[in-house]
Amino acid sequence: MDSPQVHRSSKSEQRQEDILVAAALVFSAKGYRCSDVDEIAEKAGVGKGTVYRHFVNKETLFLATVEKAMADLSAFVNDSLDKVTCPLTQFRLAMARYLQYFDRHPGTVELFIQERAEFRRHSKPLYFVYQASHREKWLELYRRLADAGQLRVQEPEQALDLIGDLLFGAVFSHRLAGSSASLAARSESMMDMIFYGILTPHQ
Amino acid sequence: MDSPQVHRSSKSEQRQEDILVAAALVFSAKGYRCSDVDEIAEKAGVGKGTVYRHFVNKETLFLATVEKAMADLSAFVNDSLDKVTCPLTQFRLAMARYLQYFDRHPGTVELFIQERAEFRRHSKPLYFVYQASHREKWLELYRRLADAGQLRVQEPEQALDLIGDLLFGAVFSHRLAGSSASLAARSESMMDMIFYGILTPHQ
Amino acid sequence: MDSPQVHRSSKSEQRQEDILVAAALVFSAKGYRCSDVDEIAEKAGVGKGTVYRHFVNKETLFLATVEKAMADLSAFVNDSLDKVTCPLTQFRLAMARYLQYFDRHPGTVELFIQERAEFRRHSKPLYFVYQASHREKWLELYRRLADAGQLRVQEPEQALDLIGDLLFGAVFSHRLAGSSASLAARSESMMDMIFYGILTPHQ
Amino acid sequence: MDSPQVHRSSKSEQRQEDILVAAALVFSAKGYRCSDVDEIAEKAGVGKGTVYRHFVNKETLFLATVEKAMADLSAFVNDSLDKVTCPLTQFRLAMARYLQYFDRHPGTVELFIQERAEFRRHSKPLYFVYQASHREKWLELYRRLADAGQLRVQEPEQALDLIGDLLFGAVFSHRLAGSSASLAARSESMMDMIFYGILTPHQ
DNA sequence: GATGAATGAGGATTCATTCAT
DNA sequence: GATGAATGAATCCTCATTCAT
Repeated sequence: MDSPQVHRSSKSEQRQEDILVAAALVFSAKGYRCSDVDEIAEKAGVGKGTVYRHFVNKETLFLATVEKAMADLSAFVNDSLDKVTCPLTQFRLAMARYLQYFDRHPGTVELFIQERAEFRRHSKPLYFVYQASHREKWLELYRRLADAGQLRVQEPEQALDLIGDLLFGAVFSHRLAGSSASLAARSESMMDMIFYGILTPHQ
Repeated sequence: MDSPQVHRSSKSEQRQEDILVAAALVFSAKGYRCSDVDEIAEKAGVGKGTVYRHFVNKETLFLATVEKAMADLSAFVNDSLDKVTCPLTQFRLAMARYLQYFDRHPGTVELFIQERAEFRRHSKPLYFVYQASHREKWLELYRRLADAGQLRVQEPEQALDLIGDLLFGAVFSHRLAGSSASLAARSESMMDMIFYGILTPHQ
Repeated sequence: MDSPQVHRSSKSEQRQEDILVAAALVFSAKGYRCSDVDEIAEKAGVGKGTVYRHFVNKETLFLATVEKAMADLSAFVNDSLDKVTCPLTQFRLAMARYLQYFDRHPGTVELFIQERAEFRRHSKPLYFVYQASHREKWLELYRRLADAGQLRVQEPEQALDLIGDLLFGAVFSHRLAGSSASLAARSESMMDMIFYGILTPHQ
Repeated sequence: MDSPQVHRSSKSEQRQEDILVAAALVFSAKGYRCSDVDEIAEKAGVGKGTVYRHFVNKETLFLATVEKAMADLSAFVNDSLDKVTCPLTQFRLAMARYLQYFDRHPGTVELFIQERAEFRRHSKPLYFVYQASHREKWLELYRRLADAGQLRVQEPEQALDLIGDLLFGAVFSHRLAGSSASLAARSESMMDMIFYGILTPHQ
């Protein structure tokens, strides 16, 4: 039924994909510096020269790897939101999916760390570039909550930043501290605390 | 009266201190890999050989630099707590000081990032080692809050983790995203949200 | 009447010619090492594989390019001589044409330099191979001059070598020193000096 | 008698000298491209890093090698001239010494060829830079000859260029054609021809 | 003890050549 | 025959570490 031209990527695209997958594996396992292009090539099942045909540099290859990870995360979180309309449900869903993504792809944290560590001068890390690109959409949702009287805090921006920081912190701490537990398991409890606070409200 | 050994650092100790200060500057400015031992030696005003007399290798020097930063942060946060007894005030103070520390020493974030990026295999990063070492003390405080009926959430551990993640996320996001604003300025608002939630409580 | 095989170059011969022309351009512009076979193929309007169908490797291609240049020079100089019979006029003509050739094809100097630089071990450079192949013919002319009492010097061989060295030196110096003036313009003056000397004769 | 400080170069200068000598050997034997820095280092009896301590690049090392050769040649030719005053004798001496130099250091020709072949874009080759730097001095000598009525040709510049081209051509042809005979042996005959011409003067 | 010249292992990158299509 | 994607050998250079002075 499916015509090959439409649904199958060309051989070249497939090669590129293979290389990116191998690169993500190696880079997240060994870090940027300690990863040899040779090893990535071998893991991708291609010659070293082929890697350089598709990506001008080790650096470019790495950045493409991070970009892909970021796009994957972004899609994983955002594609889930279309089916629900209630803003609060969207928040819950997005947070849960975000945590889930890192449970499934723990190496992604390493990629972000490596990007920051090795390419510090290259403008803002892609993680934050993507975050900024979605900011307005999320702010709009917060404003709808505020209009409905559901937001206790005055400034939607502050709530947004808080949740952003919390998620970032949770995911990175989790991975960097070497915890092997599931992040998503903490999802409900985190949401409860962030929504209603950790202290008993003033009577 | 005072014996010199106790109160005056020896020339050697001073040298070591100078090297660590220079190392912190260079490592946080350029990252571990791009920092030359030559440059650190020069900045410390000593010969390269002297650096190697005090630290067996570049790795050890780096780790000592991070260790010192971590000890500084730890002292800056904890030394402030002795004067107050109210647990809640202690929390507030600790969080404020934590954020303040990174406002004053923003390069510290880079050191932690670099440590994780380059020495991933070396057990847990020092940041988390220190965090773990203080965990019991903080948990005790949370339990006192719970006993006093001030804690809304059932599990002190979850509240502790939440705050840990939030602070970590705030500080790292702040630096990594390249924001130049003051972190401490967000302190009050963050505490209000984390204590009482971002949503209006169920009536 | 004319059979196509004789007067029309086959498609393949045309291809080969195109490649040699492109090669001469690229090799003289960039030098042997810095010339990519890719670029020559592109300039010739063929695929890289086609270049390798016609020339077993880059080295062979380069040598064929030099050979062609040498044959061109040789023809340009020698074809002019048939119309005159006076040996002295032949000399004058040959020298003028030699200089003219390099005015028109300055890149040829580069090819000779490159050949020597890169293929030093490959027997004698083609320039000198060609020179040697014409030597006997020129010597014969000198002997006729000597027989006619027109040669001041005793040894025709020495005169021949002198002129050879002079022409070689003039052409190469001219190009290598980056002079943009015309070589042929110096032709008359050079001949006067070499024929009758630069000093006033003894009484 | 001689104090070591004055007559002995420092260890570092000696090292640099050693490297340059080894480089001249290897570069003229194998050409720039085919020479490995490793091999030069080994031949100089130092580690590879030491070569890079003294010369930032392979390129810089090569150019320094050529520069040294050029300075040697220049000194060899010019230092001989102080003892004589007669311009004609100076010419004879200079030409003889020039040819002699290349008899003794035939590899020097290779260095010049290599420089031109590999660094074509780098302004004028050093050979011609040196030549230009001496031009005025030589012209002055020619003018003295002209004033004394010893110069047949009107333009001293043309005579100078002729001799320059001839010497260059003789030396390079000699080496490039692979001749093993002595250049200096041709010295007298060359001078006779260039001074008084190859043809019998008009009655 | 202090110095910095010397060392050499390690790795990214290029490009001539091959060969499946 | 023609093509150009794939290959991998070859090599310059960096920089942590050593050790003679």
